[in-house]
Amino acid sequence: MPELPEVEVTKRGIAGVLLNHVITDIFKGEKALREPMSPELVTLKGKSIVSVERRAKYIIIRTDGPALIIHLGMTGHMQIIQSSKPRVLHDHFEIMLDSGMSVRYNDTRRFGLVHFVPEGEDPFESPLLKNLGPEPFDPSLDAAELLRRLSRRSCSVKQAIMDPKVLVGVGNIYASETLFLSRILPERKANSLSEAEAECLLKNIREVLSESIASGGTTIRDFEGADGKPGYFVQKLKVYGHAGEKCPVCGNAIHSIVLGGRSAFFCPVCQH
DNA sequence: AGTGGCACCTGTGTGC
DNA sequence: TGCACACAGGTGCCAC
Repeated sequence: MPELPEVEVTKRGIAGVLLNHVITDIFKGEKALREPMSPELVTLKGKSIVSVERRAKYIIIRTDGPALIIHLGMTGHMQIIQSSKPRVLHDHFEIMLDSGMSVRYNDTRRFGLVHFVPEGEDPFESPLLKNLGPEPFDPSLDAAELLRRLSRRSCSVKQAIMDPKVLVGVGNIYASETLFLSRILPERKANSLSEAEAECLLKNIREVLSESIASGGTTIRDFEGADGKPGYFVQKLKVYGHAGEKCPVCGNAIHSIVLGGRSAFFCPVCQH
């Protein structure tokens, strides 16, 4: 689930529950995520939450003491739930609040991350966040700047737009989708794009991501439900996961190839 | 510095 | 039914 829109929707959902509340307890599972969880996480107990932010696909939670950087990996999700409800398989981390509610982190594959940032350190200066490229909605990222960043790359344009050093937030699904909308073949060399193509691509990245955030927003009401699966934007996907089916524009078959170990979906007729 | 390959981990679907 | 295998939304590390 977690591409940028899902992370943004998650951030907005948990922010309402967390902000200005006191952490009464922390649960930390035994198994390591992408890195082992710090024993210092327990020092969050008694602290108040002062902000919940997003950078790339990371969620940053600041308290009046330490901070947290959370990443959902491939299968992570957060659930807003009454603290008294029993935990289930793959619940790895939980913030219990003075309201009787909890934010629980569940991650089947454990590619996610719960990173402790000691009091006094700026989470945005963490190596996890420090060297990230621009946000897709950053006004300073214009077509010329995107083109400049792509022109330094000889890899495929799909791999390039998925590289957080070029820009953040474009995952495997939206890479295929935005390239389809921009009529650019995913295997094109990143440094072969024209300025017009870069402009079109940036416009489509912004449109698709904001549409997904808007449609994902409704799923927040299901957060207390058992699974919390969104599945809304899945219905809007034009090429991703549709190999062999008809292109919604020209009717020819959608193809799939592997680039950098990840599947890419495209229409060989519409895209050049 | 950029690149491709692989590793991390669990679950699900497919084909034999 | 059982089994082997491919594949899945992300990222980091390694050798080149």
